[in-house]
Amino acid sequence: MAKLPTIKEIAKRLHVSPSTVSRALHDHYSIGLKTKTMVQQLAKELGYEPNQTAIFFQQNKTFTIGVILPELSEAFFSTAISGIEDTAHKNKYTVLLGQSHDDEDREKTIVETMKNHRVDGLIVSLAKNTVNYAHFEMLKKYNIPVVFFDRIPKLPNIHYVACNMESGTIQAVDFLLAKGHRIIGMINGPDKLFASQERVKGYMNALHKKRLKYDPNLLVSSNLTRAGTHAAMAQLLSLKRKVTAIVAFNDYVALDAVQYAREKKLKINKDIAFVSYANLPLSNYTAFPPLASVEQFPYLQGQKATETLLELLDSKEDKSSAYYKIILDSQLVVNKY
Amino acid sequence: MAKLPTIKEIAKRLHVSPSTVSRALHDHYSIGLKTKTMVQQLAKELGYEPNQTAIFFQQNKTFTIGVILPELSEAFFSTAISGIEDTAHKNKYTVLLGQSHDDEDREKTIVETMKNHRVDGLIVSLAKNTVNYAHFEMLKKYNIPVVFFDRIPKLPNIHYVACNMESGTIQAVDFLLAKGHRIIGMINGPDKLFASQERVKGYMNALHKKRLKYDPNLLVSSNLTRAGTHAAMAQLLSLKRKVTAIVAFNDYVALDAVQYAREKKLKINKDIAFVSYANLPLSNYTAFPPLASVEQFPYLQGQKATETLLELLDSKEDKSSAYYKIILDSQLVVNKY
DNA sequence: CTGTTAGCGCGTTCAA
DNA sequence: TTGAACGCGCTAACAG
Repeated sequence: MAKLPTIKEIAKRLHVSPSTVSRALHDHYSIGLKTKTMVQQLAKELGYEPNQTAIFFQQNKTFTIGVILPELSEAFFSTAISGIEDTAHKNKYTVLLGQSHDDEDREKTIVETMKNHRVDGLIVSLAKNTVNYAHFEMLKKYNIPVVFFDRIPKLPNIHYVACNMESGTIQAVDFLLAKGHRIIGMINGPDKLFASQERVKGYMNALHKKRLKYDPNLLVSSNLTRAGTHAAMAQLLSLKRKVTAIVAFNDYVALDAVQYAREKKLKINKDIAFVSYANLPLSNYTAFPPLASVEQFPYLQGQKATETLLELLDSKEDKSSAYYKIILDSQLVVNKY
Repeated sequence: MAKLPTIKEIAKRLHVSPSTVSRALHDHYSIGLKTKTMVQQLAKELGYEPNQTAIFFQQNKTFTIGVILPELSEAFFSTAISGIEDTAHKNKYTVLLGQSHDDEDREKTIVETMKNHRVDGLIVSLAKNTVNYAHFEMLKKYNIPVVFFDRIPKLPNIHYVACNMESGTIQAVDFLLAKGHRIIGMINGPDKLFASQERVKGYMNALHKKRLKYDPNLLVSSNLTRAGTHAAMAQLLSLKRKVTAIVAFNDYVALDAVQYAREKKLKINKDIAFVSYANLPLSNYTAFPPLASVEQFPYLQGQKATETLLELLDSKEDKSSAYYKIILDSQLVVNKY
């Protein structure tokens, strides 16, 4: 309960001026050794600690970065935030957290809150249904830089970190081809998703490289519900050409697809093999994990995004109209067992 | 880049005093309608927004609560923080995040950081190996209340929210007994863990209620590694009395145990059934999920913890030496399918 | 109804 | 080597 000591307090006790105390505590060169030690001594005794809120206020800088994510219970994001938080922490920054729960309005109010709290910068992964970006563009006026990652707005002048799905997809198809599969299906996500388009590109690309022709029937899409995935599976399994391997849009899709296949009495990894994109942790716990997963490095993305933001913050007012676009390559990881 | 307008600025333009502006913006009763509307009008035009850091500083209150968790990639904690964040958000508070990664030193520095940032209060789930609580007790001097949840220090005068494992364990054993099982094993965690002790109590209690006698051989413990769990399974399966059901310390243990059982050619849910404590999301994805899970309500715990903290913050300086101890009852949830 | 003054705690001129 | 004075933006006590 005892009030925390302030610089003034120390000054009074020592019969010196507050500025002397301030300087002494900062090891300012122009302070006599005696006074300096005297001040530092008493400061320690009293347990003096600078009032950060005063400093934030006065310096107009909070050493705080705001992080807005859709959903922390998604493994992808909870891993990503570890990367963010660790990097921030390492650089003496602090993380203000907000979840949009994939709701644009909520996202808006969070941006507002963060702006009010005077965060130095923002790291954002968009809510699924955000179509209006005004609440982000407005931040320019306040000179609050934003780095997006993973879910990125379609805007020209932004900083972002993302992971290219095409490379991983190529690797995935290559992997299946190497295993001898020739009829490889793909259960993609909704067509309009950029992530879906990248997957298609990778798929085609891999086939093309091997001079295999592309059969549009092998490309189906799911609305990402279980039912949607089951429907997609039904479509694939009804083809005359027998599909022996499937690239699934993500782990959820893969698990639903596996479930469907098992219901149809197909032997997983014998009659049909799966490859997926990692967003669940326990491939090694589930009985029939995908043979391999395309890894998107969420921790690394978080880390890169934070480093980028910190760079932006350091290069004071640089107004350099350069925009960071960091694109990692996804990578296939073959599951053991 | 244009400097944000301040109260002073508005005052100057309108040839009134800053305090008038301040009051007008706050709808103070003593301000004339004309001036009030005039001020509010210009404020809107100029896009005035109060500088929170100034207010924080002046009010000595930040509307920020610090949250320290071991690991966000644990589903339990990422769900918990949703409860925390949602509740905080609802009450105009903001969440400052820190992960200890189960490291006591890191935990300490985070506490320090949060104190410096002048959080109004703290919500903490302890790092696994934290044995020294000085960094938390010190907070009393700074008048920063702490509410612990789930992982709680052994200290007398603290606020906390926890979940009682005994009730859920009783329900779990009851459930198995009702299914006809008589030889029910338990793979517990390390003996010294409070959580383990509660589980044992529940186990014994359930048997006792049904006047069944307790066989100590049925109670084994795992160090929570896969190997440890396999060893525990080996021990249980080597017994002369054939174990037909097992209560596993948590989902990880359950999955490892299931894996072991399958290796030994046991039919899951036929030869042997499992019940577990929920800490993984996708029981319904894994091929052989536990029949039922003891739910610990992480979201609710986070919510309760936050509500408790906010209450503490509201009851200004109440110094009421009452300590909140909120204990939820865990509850068995039978998995569909 | 409105203006003046003061002060939150700190860093930073400018002067001595 | 030190001190006095000022200002960051805002609220509040005190006058009028």
